[in-house]
Amino acid sequence: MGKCEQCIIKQFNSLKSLTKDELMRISSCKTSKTIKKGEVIFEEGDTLNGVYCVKDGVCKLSKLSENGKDQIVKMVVKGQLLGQRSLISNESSNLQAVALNDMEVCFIPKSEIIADLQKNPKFSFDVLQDMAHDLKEADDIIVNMAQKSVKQRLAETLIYIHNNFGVNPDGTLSVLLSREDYASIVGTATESAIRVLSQFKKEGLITTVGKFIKIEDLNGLSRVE
Amino acid sequence: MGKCEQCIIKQFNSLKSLTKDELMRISSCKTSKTIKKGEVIFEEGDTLNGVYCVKDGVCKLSKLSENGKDQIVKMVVKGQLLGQRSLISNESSNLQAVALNDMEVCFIPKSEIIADLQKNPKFSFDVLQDMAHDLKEADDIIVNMAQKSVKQRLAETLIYIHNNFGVNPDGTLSVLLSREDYASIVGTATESAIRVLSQFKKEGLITTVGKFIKIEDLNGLSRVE
DNA sequence: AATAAAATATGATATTAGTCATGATTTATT
DNA sequence: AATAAATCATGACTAATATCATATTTTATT
Repeated sequence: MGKCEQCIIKQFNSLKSLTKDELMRISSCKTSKTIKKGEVIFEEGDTLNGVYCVKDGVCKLSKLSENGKDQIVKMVVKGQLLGQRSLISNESSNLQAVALNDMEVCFIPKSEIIADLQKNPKFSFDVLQDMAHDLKEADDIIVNMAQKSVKQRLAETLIYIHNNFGVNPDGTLSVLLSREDYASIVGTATESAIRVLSQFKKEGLITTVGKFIKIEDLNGLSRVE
Repeated sequence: MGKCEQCIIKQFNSLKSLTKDELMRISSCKTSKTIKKGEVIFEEGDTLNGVYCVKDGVCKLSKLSENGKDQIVKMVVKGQLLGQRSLISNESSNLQAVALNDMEVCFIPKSEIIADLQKNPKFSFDVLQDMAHDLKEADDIIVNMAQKSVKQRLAETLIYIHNNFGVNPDGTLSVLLSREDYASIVGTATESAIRVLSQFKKEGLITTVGKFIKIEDLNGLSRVE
């Protein structure tokens, strides 16, 4: 099993602020896991006994609305932590986490994280900055949901995925989402998401290869109204 | 000028975790301000040089959407802190803050807060918990925006204000919002907000006394579809 | 008190997005 | 390879909400 001290992934998240000692202690109590595409990492309401450090893959965080539809609130990729919020609030999770492709994660027990938060102000400040960033992103999503059309939201989602999660060698978006997932990010009906994607295709903004989507006109997409 | 050590307001926010020493230092460098209803506390893009501790009154935090409409993202009341997020991210504010009624606030300089965050793990953890709570609320708003109707969102807003900000002796909501503000919370056109309120009135769910709104049937409101 | 300005209210109409139905593809399973 | 199941796609129709127009009422200003 890999050692946290030497793991390059931690550079991308708050774990980088831990001391060598703290990292060694975490290394000795963490467990590595492989998670298959589609697998549920945790459910809404689950009590989390630690955080996950995502070494590879992507997952979606969603919440079930009262009308029975899932709303994707955030996507977590390689390098990020998963589950900090519930841990810090000492509450059960308000979100469900499902793997969007095969994942490699390390599970770090709660006790270790909490101890480090209380001892190491640098780590704690780093987690705080992470959370502040998430909160800002959430604010932006609220405004978009409230004020923009489905078309605009879907265009922005494509751009976001393109910019943040990258593309395959052939230029298609590397994170493969179903049309239902897109609908669930944008907050619309699956049929509406499909329709809008079809329209983008007709307008030459994107092309599709099976389920894969390739952005052909980033500028055009960003100007969608 | 009041002393932070003796101020009861701090019980309601993370400042309660500061030591007597830290509070005395803050007390000596803070400034008290009175802010009139409608006054802008800070603008989107402003660099904040500290946080505000709200001693009295309520303000709205909003963000200007690209279509020119303001979206209210959160309301901050007596007892809460204002401006922590930007301070922690070390970024300019992503939101505008406007007083909804006359306010009493204390302004605490950035340097002091940052120093305390770095020295006092208890304080830092407390701020972290606050932020985690805000993030959870933001998640809920995203889901509501995406999945619920204007009618449902407005009903929930009324209930939220009723439960969190209280009522006047005559039972009307103590926070007085314009119809435009309601629209801006719910994310709809002002006319739509007005229409829905009229409908609630016809259905006996609320009554209005001028601008004031009184919830007559809390149960009914929570069952709106 | 008179006037102007702003906020509230409501109708008519247009636009957006949701729902239901149905068919075509793609993917998984036997 | 054949079948079943899931996903994607599109049409027809409906419901929700936005927009524009115009009163009415309330609040601010002279």
